[in-house]
Amino acid sequence: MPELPEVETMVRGLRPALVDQVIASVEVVDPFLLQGASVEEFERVCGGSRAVKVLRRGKWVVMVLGDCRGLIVIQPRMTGGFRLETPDRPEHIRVVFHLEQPERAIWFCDMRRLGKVAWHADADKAECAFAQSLGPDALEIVLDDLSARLGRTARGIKAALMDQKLLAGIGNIYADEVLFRAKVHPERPASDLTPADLGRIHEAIGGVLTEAIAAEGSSFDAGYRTVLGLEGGFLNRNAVHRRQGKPCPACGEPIVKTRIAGLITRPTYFCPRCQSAKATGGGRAGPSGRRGRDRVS
DNA sequence: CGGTTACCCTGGATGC
DNA sequence: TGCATCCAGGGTAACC
Repeated sequence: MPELPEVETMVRGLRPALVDQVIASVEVVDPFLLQGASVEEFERVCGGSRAVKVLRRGKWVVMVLGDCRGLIVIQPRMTGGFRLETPDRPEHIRVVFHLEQPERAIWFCDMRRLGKVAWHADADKAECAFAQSLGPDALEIVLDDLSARLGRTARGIKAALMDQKLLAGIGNIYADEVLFRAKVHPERPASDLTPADLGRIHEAIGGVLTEAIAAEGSSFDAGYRTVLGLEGGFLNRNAVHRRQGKPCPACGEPIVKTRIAGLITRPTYFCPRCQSAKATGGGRAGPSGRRGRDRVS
């Protein structure tokens, strides 16, 4: 479920509650999610440790423990998320972090149990593993780097944007929204994109993700919530994702839901008029060709 | 190697 | 009403 904006919102919500606090004890309710350590080892090492930092790496949450106690890495995947303790207990609690100072706890919940909770003894080694398995963060990548990386693959642009090794943080919702805003068809081969296309995609990535973080992410059904149990507001202003049959906000054409090569298990939503399968702008838009987007064919 | 598919898991929605 | 089927924000092993 959570993509970059949701995970960033989780991390921002966790920091005030967790950073510089002592984790009195950790309780692994569901060992199924645990990786890299036994329940006993995990509970022993983390119990009594101090959380020094809480970071986001792509769609992963990293808790850095003090006194060289390593780090905890949590992947929410589809339905994972954190909640600060409240009188009402949420369902599907998988790991509990009991805090010492204010008598409080942080719950990690995950309905579908696809999430992962891992402990790494060597923080530096773990950071190197991140560097290998994740590309540059989608919020930080510069245009030249993005263009070079996309230029190296003939895969469809949407599949490429969702490849965490190419670019970290973008998932199904925001890939759809980015490509709509950039007016690029999701199946356009990444290596065929023009400099103008790439410029719009780069700008759309920053714009969409920044707005989504400001809205605290996207919620629907019983899915993602903030650490306070609140819904994110971005899906009130999304253009295409989960809007099949509804009018495109730009041209009124009904939004299409489909499945595309390389992503057959995930739905893709787009506007067939705004996101033409051909190169946009009615011709190749070179560095000198600054023609704006034409609205009609 | 690059690209694609099957599969992990659960609960809610949909269909017969 | 009851039961079967489909579906979902992600990632990775295994395959061609």
